[in-house]
Amino acid sequence: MEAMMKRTNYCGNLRAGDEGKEVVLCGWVMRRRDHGGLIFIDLRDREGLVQVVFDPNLDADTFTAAEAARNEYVLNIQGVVRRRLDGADNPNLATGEIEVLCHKMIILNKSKTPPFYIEDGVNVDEMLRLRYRYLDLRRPEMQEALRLRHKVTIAMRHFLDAEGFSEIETPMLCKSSPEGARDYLVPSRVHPGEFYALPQSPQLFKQILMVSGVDRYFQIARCFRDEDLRADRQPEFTQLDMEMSFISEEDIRDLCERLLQYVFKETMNVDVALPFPTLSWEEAMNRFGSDKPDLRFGMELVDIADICQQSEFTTFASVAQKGGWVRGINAKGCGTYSRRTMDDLKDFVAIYGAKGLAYIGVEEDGLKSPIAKFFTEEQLQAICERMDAQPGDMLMFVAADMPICADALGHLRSEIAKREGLIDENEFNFSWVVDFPMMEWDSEDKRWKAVHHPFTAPKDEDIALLADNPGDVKAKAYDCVLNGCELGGGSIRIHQRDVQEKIFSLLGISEEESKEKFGYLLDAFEYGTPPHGGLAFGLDRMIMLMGNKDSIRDVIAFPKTQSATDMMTQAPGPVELKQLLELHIQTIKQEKK
RNA sequence: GGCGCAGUAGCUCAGUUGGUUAGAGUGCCAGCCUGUCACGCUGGAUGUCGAGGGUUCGAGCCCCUUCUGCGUCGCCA
Repeated sequence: MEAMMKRTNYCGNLRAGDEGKEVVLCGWVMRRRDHGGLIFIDLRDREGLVQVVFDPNLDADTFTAAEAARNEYVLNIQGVVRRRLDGADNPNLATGEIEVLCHKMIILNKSKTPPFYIEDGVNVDEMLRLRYRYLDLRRPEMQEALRLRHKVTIAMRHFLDAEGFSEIETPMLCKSSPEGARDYLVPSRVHPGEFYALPQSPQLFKQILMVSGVDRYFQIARCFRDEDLRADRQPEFTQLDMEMSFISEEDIRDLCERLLQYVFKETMNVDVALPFPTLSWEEAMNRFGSDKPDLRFGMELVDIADICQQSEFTTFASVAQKGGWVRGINAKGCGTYSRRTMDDLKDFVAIYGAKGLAYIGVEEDGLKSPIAKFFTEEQLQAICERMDAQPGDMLMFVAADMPICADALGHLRSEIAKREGLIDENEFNFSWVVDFPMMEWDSEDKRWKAVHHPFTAPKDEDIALLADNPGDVKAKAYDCVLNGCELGGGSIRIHQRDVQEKIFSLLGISEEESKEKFGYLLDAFEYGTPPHGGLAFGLDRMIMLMGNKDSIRDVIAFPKTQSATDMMTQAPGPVELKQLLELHIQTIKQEKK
């Protein structure tokens, strides 16, 4: 094969100003248009497309080669940039004013016909895209996503470096811990029957680094959780993990706000206004039914329990009397929703455990509702007033225990906003949710569970409540929310052994177990541990929201499917018996069975 | 673990009440074509109807099982 000519330019970067230049390009055939006596090839590289023209009068061999070229062939061409003929400009292309007249071409490599078009907006089964990920990643929108991700991490590193942070790597082979998500386990060859766990997060290592006096740490850290997947959940994912010593909640939030402002400005030229609005967890739940409320639209929850308590509508009255939630939202202008639509929405809230969805249609000539007959005029009047009901509105209600009612209405609120187009897709709406409860009762396991994680510090003023009312204790924990998604979360940590031991004991972790699993942390706390705290952002989600993608798979180079399979490599896969024997996972005896 | 959607040509899909040889668009291959840019024109080839079983004279279609992908609830300190 002929020697490759050295590239002088990227295809997609050529402009009218390059007219007359002799260039050498390398790229893939995007499309070939063969007119018999004239051939056009759109050549693509990571920067974009340029039209290359082949004229049989210039060089017969080159023309013959161009006739043989097919989609995704890898070409190395030398030619001259020239203005296009009058009227032949292509306004759809960034390079549309010019073209490259080819003098010489080398086919560097051939390609089989790809299983799908390499272009944006393809409608192809995702399974196929993942199987041929190397082709999928050639598409401009995927290239852009990877590039954006790179820019974001670079910007984070710049910002944090300037703020005095050090990036420090922590182990991937860790000790399994009892709390939290299911661990991915790695068998130890040297220690028969023992296992490492891949980190769910670098949490304890970063706390230990604070004990070490590092003062400000960060890491763009891979984390692993062996739980079922979602559009925004992968078994391995990336966090921007941070920890600081001698710091307050407010300082951490301030730093994170400035970090996000810097990153959005540097990478997307988006101006983020500071400070972010801050809601307490209680306020977020009360007003929006969610601990990660989407603040791009209103439609807040309205409490009508007191009105219903005395009503004839026993379904609502009994819930209200038992201290449950009876709340509603006013879907403005949705009074035209059909019976069928309301049935759909009833099924929708049922997903979150709501047994029903009551509604009142507000019309010019009165209220239309299956439940109106159970209420007095005065009660209906009171409900309408409190919910600011106008003709054309649809009032929707759920009555249930607080977690269910909040969850159902919170999701319903978002669903209606989506249906009604109330959401500005170009907005980046940040907020903080603070003062989370420390623990919640797990009725299945019959024990208290940490809402955040067991290393989160309680609010100073609530420490006294720990013994008798753990459910009322608030934590020094905070979540950063973007457009209704949890972008990150953090807390001030416990830095005293006795407090940490008390929390472990409340969570039902025995003294023995806490020593065995977290002994090194407890020990470290006895050697001058500074007060410290931090936060971790979900990098994949952040890029997904920035890139306006529906799934984090679209911002991860090699993601896995819902069953945690890599469609390209076919991981996980079987291993040889020899490996299992070495790892003491299988014995010869078992094999013989 | 539960619920829902999908699987038919390389790709995206249609396929009627169960009925002859399973179609369309696109891609692919061949020929023609000097200004196209989703080039055009002419012709051609291409099927494990995801897999297994069942019902039936007959199954892409009905029933059962199962696999895979996607969404979602549970789960995700």
